Amino acid sequence: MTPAPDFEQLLRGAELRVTRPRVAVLAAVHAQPHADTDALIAAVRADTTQGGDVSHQAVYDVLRALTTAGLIRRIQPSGSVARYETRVGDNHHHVVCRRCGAIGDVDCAVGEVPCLTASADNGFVIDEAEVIYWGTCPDCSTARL
Amino acid sequence: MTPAPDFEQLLRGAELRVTRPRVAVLAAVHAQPHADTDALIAAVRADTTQGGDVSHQAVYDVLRALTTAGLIRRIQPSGSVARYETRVGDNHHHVVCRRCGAIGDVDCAVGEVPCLTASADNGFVIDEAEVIYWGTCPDCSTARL
DNA sequence: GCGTCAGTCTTGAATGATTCAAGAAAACCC
DNA sequence: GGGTTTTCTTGAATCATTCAAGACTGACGC
Repeated sequence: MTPAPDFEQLLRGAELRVTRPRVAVLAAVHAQPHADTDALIAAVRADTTQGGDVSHQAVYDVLRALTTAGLIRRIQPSGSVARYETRVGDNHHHVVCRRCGAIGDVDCAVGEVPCLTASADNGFVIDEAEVIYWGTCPDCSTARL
Repeated sequence: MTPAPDFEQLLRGAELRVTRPRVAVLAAVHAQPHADTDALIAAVRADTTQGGDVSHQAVYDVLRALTTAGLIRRIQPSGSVARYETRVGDNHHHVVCRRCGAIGDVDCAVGEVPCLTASADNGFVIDEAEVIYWGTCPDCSTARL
């Protein structure tokens, strides 16, 4: 795991107020990539560096604020709840296990900005390409039924 | 739009029982690509070729059965409800408007099976690559605020 | 340090897509 | 046509996420 950055600086840099819930959520997302909201709420509440009671509503608010600010990225494969990660701006993608829902990071196979130019864009102005690889994770492959 | 195929044959070919709700749902998905479940329920109920009362539960069941059988494909961009389409097996992708949620089809830019080989697959056995292009549709681009 | 203001958090309830359950009905096979 | 299995109907439940109203607190200027 990359060393924990200065979350407070990150927040200030994004012109966001620095509050305990925000620092805690940011730290939780950084510590547990691909965690869902429930796990993040639990992590924030277990964070001893602060009071320990943060409403789930605040976590939702913070996650949305951070996502909008571009500090975290929201991913939501079909059939899964929303998950968040702090790796942003490096154009990586995800593999999702069809069986257990596990998520892994995958660096782009093609190059810097893969597939970002669609052959026929229907007039859409495309600003991002999101790739999800569907498959089976090692554990589920081994435990093949 | 491609001419309506023989839905009954399709069902039989997939080893699924042929029932009115199934034919109606399959026809509805074919007639309205990228429709959500609500729209499909409405379309099925408006289908005069049958009684007219199909429970939403049946539609959900049928959609799942058809998806499992590979006759239709389920797509669900983040923040959107589930949508379905009959184009399967041709490896095309989608553009989604960030503002209004409109979905368009995009043929693969790279070739037959684009990006399907991830650079580092973490041991995952990948069987499908799903690409979603995020951007702004022509209408929303024009009506830029 | 202190007051002010706007943005945030808390509490509590509501929304809405999707799923679960149990029994009735229909399709397929012979 | 009869029997069996799958599928459909009805009705209720679940659960992530959002909405709303008021209390709180961080940031900034004096």
